[in-house]
Amino acid sequence: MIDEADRRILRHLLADPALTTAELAERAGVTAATCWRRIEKLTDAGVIRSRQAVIDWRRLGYEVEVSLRFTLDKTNPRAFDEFLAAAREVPEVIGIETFLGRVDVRLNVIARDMVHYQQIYRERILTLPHIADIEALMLISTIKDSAGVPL
Amino acid sequence: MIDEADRRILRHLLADPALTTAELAERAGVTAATCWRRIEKLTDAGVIRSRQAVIDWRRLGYEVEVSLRFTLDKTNPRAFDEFLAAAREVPEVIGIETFLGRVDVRLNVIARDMVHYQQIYRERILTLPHIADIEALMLISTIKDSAGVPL
DNA sequence: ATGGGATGCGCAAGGTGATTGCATGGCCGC
DNA sequence: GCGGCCATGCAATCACCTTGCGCATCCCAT
Repeated sequence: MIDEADRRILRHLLADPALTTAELAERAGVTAATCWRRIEKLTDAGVIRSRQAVIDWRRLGYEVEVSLRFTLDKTNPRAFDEFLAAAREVPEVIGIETFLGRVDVRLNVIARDMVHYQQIYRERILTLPHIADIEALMLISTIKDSAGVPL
Repeated sequence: MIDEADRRILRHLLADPALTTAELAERAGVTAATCWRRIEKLTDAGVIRSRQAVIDWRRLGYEVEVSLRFTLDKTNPRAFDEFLAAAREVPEVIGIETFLGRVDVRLNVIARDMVHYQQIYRERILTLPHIADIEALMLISTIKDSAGVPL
């Protein structure tokens, strides 16, 4: 059961993930031991799923990031699973999301430049199975503002 | 300059963010001191931007997540900035991305249920400034498979 | 060819942060 | 009113992070 202390911990954790447990505890108004125990419980309960490193792919030479939306061939009941399995095999696919609605799947794809992106698109994306429709949007920036999250 | 040891460190870090520096070092084939120094340099260089806690919003009672795509009124040169500033003020907006193409901005919005989502949509989303077009997709699942990243 | 400087490494030690044991207090049920 | 359970703070211990030192390698200048 999440209470007000948990919410404060989560809020500060999202706002500043680099805080030590002691710093987080001070901001959340509990001791470090309590803070640690509550984070442990939130993690065990699956509220906190993981701590993921956020990579700036541009600094690794991947200047292009594209969001691709797919509508799949609905007549084949295995289209979805086969598409996802194949998409997972593409190294440049760094994110996969599934939806309810007009669009079935979204892939986030990175590439070194537009030439590289064209190559990936032709050789790895268009060859994915069961594609009925596809639309690409080039990502300009990602603005994540966790400080105002509903906690 | 990123070398092969850096790539191994990043690969294992993305694959298993919970590893200690010593565990990561062992898998990357360097000592813990070297591993720690390289991570420090990758962080200072901005390659590693942060370590973000990944929250399962469903476990916090937010059962609904919707991806909203906006086309903005291009005739107003300040439309973009005013829209982004207003979107940031909405607590239920947990992600903001901007694009080049037919769609300008994408917001990720969470809500407790469909009733709550309708309320947020009517009272907070539709009132954002300079909306020319809007499309919603309900997120079913997020599949992040970093193990196959291009490193 | 040689020497010097720079860089990065491993080792080990010191420091910091995380984790745990213990005692205490509060709350709830009987 | 009492006992049990749960969560807490405190302090100690443990684990991990960080840093100093010496060494090796590479590159550049003479």
